[in-house]
Amino acid sequence: MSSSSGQPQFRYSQTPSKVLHLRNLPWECTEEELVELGKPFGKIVNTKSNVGANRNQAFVEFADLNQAISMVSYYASSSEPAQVRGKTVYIQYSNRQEIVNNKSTGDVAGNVLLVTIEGVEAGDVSIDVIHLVFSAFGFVHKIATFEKAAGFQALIQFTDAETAAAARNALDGRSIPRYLLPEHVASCHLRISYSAHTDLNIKFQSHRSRDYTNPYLPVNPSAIEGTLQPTVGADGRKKEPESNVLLASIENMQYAVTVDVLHTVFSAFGTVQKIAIFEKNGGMQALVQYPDVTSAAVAKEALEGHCIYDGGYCKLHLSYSRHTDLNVKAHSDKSRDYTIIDTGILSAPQTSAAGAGGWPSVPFQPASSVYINSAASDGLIGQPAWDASGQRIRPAGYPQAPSATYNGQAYAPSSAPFGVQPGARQSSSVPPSVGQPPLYY
DNA sequence: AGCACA
Repeated sequence: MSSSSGQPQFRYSQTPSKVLHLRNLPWECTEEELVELGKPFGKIVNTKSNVGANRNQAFVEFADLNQAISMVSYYASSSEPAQVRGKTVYIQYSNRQEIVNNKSTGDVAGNVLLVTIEGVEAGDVSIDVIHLVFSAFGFVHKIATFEKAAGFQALIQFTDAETAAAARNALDGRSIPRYLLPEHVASCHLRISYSAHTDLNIKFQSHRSRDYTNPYLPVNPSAIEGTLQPTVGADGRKKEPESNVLLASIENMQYAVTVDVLHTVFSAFGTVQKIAIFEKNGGMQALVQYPDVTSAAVAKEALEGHCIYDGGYCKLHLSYSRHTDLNVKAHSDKSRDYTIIDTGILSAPQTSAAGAGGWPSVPFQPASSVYINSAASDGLIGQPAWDASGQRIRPAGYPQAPSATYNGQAYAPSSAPFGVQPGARQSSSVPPSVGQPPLYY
C-alpha cells in the first residue's frame, strides 16, 4: 500500500491528541517531573512514565486537547527546547487519544518482585547468586525462577513492600557483578517490577526455587543440579570431602591479590573468618575459612573458574581444604583473622542501618550485606553501562585491565572489580571499598 | 530520538 519511494516520512501520527508522547527523557523520570513540564500549558490528568526499553519515554495526557496543542506549538517554535534535568525532551502527539494505565501489575507495590534478568539464559545465574544480591535489602523469604518469553525471570518474596521497594529502587536497571556470572555473559541487566503475588508457593528446594523460611522443605532430587552439594562424584570425579575452608589457587596472577581483595570477594557468600595466603609451586594459593560448610560450598560453586579481574586475570580455582580451623596471624601481609579484629562491620552481624550505604541490616547475611554495600557504593552492581544521556560509555563490562606493568605487577587500573586497586597497598583491615566513595562513574 | 500492556 504505502509507497516505497525512499522518501523519509514520519511514521507516527501528527494528528493532535490530548496525549503527548515524550522521548529522550532522563532515565526513570518521575511523574512529578512530567507534570512540572506540562503544567504551564494546562492541566495534566494522567501520565505514564518509564516507557520503552530504556524507560526514557513517557506519555502525558492533558485535560483538554487545546492544552496539548499549545504545548506542542510552543516548543515547535521555541528556541529553547523542552528539558527535564537538562536533557532535551522531544514532544509529539501520541497516536493514541488517551492513556490507558495498566497498573494491575508492575506498578503496584507489593512484597514480591518480578525480576527479569536480561541477556542471560536460565543456567547462567544461579539462584544462590540471586539470593545473594537481593539479600542485601532484607530477608528473602522465597525465590522462584522460570523462563518466559521475556527471558529468565525470578519472583523474589520479601517480608514487606517496603523492603521490596528498597531492593527494586536500588537494583532496577543495574547489573549483577560479572564475576558472579559465567564468562560468556556480557551483560546482565535487572528489570524489576512488582508481582501481584504476595506469597509464593514453593514446593521444593531446587535449583529453580527456594523457600528460605522452611529449610526442611523436601529437596527435589531431580532438580538439585549441583547447586549446593557438589560432592557426589558419580563417575568418581571429585570426591574431596566438603569443608568450611576453601583452598583457592589463583591462576594468571597479573595483579597482586591481597588479603583484602580475597576478603571482599569471599565475603559475598558468608562471614569470612580467616584468610591465609601462601606460595605453592611458584603459584599463589589461599585458604579461606567460613564458619560453616554451606557458605563455603556456595562460594565454591559461585566462584570456581571465575576471574577476580576482568580480562582473564587472577582466575580462581577452588577446592575444599582438609583444614577446618586455620591457625593464622591476626594481621599480616599474608593472613588475617577476622574473628579477632572485631571492627563491628566485618564479623559482627549488623544490627543497625548504619552501614556504608545506609541500607537496612541483613539479619541472616551480614557478610553479604557488607559486600553488597561496598559493591554498590563502588558502582559494581550499580555500575552504569549507560550514562545519563543514554550513551554507552564503555563496552560491555568493566574496563579492560591495563597492559602496563611495573615490576611484574600492574599499575592500578582505573577501575577494577570490587573497587579494589590491584597492587595498591591496603593498610586497613577493613575491606577497601566499604564506605568509600565510588571510584568512578 | 520515534508510541505503552495482560
